Amino acid sequence: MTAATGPDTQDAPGRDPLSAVFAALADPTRRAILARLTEGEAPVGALAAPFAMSGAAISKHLRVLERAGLITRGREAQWRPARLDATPLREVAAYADGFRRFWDESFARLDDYLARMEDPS
Amino acid sequence: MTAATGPDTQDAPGRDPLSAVFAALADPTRRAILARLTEGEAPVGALAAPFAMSGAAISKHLRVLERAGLITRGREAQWRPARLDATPLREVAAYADGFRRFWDESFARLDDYLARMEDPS
DNA sequence: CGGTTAGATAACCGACTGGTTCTGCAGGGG
DNA sequence: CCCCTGCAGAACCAGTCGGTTATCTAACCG
Repeated sequence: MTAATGPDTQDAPGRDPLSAVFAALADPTRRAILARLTEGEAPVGALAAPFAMSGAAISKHLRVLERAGLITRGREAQWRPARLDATPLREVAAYADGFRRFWDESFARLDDYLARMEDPS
Repeated sequence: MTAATGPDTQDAPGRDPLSAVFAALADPTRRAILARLTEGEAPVGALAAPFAMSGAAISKHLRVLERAGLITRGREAQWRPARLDATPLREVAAYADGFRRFWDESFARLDDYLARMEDPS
């Protein structure tokens, strides 16, 4: 893919969407931001408060989340409230769910055993 | 930080387990390795074959996956087969599933609307 | 025993990350 | 009108990542 017919807006790290989502989730601060946004949209200041770090850092985190499609940004006077968009998480759930049959190790062994039973070649 | 009360086996990147799992999944090569391991355990060489990169790179990827608890390594003569352990993915699925009510944006708006209806304070 | 195969480890590299501070800018309030 | 608030962006820094090549050990094979 990436037929290169277009100007390729995202250059380096945004390879595929799933990777971007996983990478965005691989940070506790960003997951906490997402958790907070489940209670409703919030401006940067309100998001920065509980994290003991500069607002600029939160801005960066929000940009990562936005690039991953996990949040959308609004405009309300001089505030730019962030709003949760959990649709990418549906694909995350689907991905993880694809491994459901392997969650139980003994079940995986059983599966392997059955495969050998039916096709002993 | 890192209260240093214990010997802290993992230093830098292994902060919390969930972050380690998400970080491990945030790479298409590693996800492809996991996909391949669903067909059964495989030695490093077999895993390296389809990826056009050095075996050392695969070794590193496997170490990341192992640290995330997504694979276990065995010993069979001079081979060190990797075996899928999908139990961490159960937590990933649980995490994503926690956002199920927000997957549909309009449903989230409706939920917000209902909350305001029932508790107008 | 020596050679070959399978893989891990180390040293190194360029790129990206996560944080900082400082500057810039849009917009509301005295 | 000027300034103050709320945030974004740039420059910078240390640390990590993903990849390389080269070196090393472990185990089989003749």
